[in-house]
Amino acid sequence: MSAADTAAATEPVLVFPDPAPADLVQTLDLSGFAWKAVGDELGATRHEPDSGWGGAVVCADTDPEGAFALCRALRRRDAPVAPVLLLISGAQLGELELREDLYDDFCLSPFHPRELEARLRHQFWRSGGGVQAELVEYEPLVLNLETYQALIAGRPLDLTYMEYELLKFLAQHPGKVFTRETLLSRVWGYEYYGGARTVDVHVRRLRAKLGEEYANLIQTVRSVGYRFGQSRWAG
Amino acid sequence: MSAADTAAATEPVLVFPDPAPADLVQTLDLSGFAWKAVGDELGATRHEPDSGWGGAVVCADTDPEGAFALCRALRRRDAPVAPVLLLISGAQLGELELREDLYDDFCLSPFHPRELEARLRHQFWRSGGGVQAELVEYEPLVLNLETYQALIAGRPLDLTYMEYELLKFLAQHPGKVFTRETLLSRVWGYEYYGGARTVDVHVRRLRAKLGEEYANLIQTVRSVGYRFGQSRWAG
DNA sequence: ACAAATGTGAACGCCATGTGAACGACGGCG
DNA sequence: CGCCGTCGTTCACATGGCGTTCACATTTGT
Repeated sequence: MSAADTAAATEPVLVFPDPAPADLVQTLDLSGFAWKAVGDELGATRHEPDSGWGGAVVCADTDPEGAFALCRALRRRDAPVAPVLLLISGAQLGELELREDLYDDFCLSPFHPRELEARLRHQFWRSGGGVQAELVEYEPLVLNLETYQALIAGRPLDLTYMEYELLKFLAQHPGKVFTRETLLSRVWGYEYYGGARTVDVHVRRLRAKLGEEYANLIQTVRSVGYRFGQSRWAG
Repeated sequence: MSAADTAAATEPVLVFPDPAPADLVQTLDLSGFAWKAVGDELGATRHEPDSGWGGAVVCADTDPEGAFALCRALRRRDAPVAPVLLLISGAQLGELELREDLYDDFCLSPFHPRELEARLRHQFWRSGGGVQAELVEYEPLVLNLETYQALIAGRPLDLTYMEYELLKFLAQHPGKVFTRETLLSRVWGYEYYGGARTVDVHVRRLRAKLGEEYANLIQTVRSVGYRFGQSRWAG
């Protein structure tokens, strides 16, 4: 665990895992980024600078599950970590599917040092210049990912944590059908072990809070799972 | 200049230069993206679809100056082209500096096809969720495998699970004849033990839902089984 | 014309889902 | 320290959709 002395305008970058891979360390140091390695979510909060993390570089080729779990945790914080850059091997490209929300950019490993540097620079440029209110919008539904608030047809929804996460995931992939097992692994977490009926109950409560008029935003596809919204082509 | 035949939910993607590199063409086609190659800004406006470009993939390793000029032009338009993906060689990484505003993401060339596909998917997801869906198409019939929805001549079909699975399997092998036993093992499952007449009933209900006009999409081959669509050697 | 194969209508019965309620973990508060 | 409210999870029960089956009608091939 160490930090580059080169003065950087940004806050230190979170690096996973701990200890960080040698080539990653070298590139970060040469590029003048301050960084700190952490091993898990606990370390991420424990070693967080007072002014928050400046970003994150998560290396997923040694411990994929831990890496994705950390990404999920970083995004769920009160102050989400700004740019999350994923470092994966070519064989893991398939794992990115349905995890679009977990990262801002990725880089294949082994990487060209200057490529990683260019990606970091670009991501920091984007997050510094463009202040984009992170919203998920689908017709009458609006989710504000920063404030954890939800609006249905302008009316505020009072959602619990899990309800919000489930609705967020579904609304981010409108029209697509998910099995209960998929929802459990993507929303609850990879290592979740529990009954699939839990999903049903959360769907029921979401429908109730959406109100009679919008309850059908979440449709059940019998013997498959659930789907949010209409398909893009249905008319 | 050409376009992928796979129907995509998104608008066609602008590709530079014209003609487009062979490996890029192959990846775009395999990934199911519709695209059009243009040689300059003039071509970009001239060949623009009515609903605008769905994005852009700009290859900069042959004509860097023309590529960056096009990027700048695309961003200056009244309706800026949504995700701009830059394709550059490793030696050109330095050129990216001070051009952060010209692109949304980049990919090193020569590229891993699946990396380019993943980047395109991620960028399209960020810009509004328009991703190309897995489709099974046969003339008037379209099956969306992600949403579990079916269209016949533009009209939505309300199918049950087994009906959908059976139709999907048949439509995936148009023209081929399957015995009831084969269908039972491939659609219902290997260990299935039940009457073969079950297939008949499902075929009947499918025909009914397809409507009088399209009922003959599923043809019965006497004393053999069923076939979807026209036979390959029939006139 | 006869038998085999397939279409047709209806009924049965299981299982996936909806529904209500309770349990237990966790955190705040007096 | 103990009470209480919240929230995620789980269980038991109800129900209705849907897959399956059967009996009978119709068609097809020889």
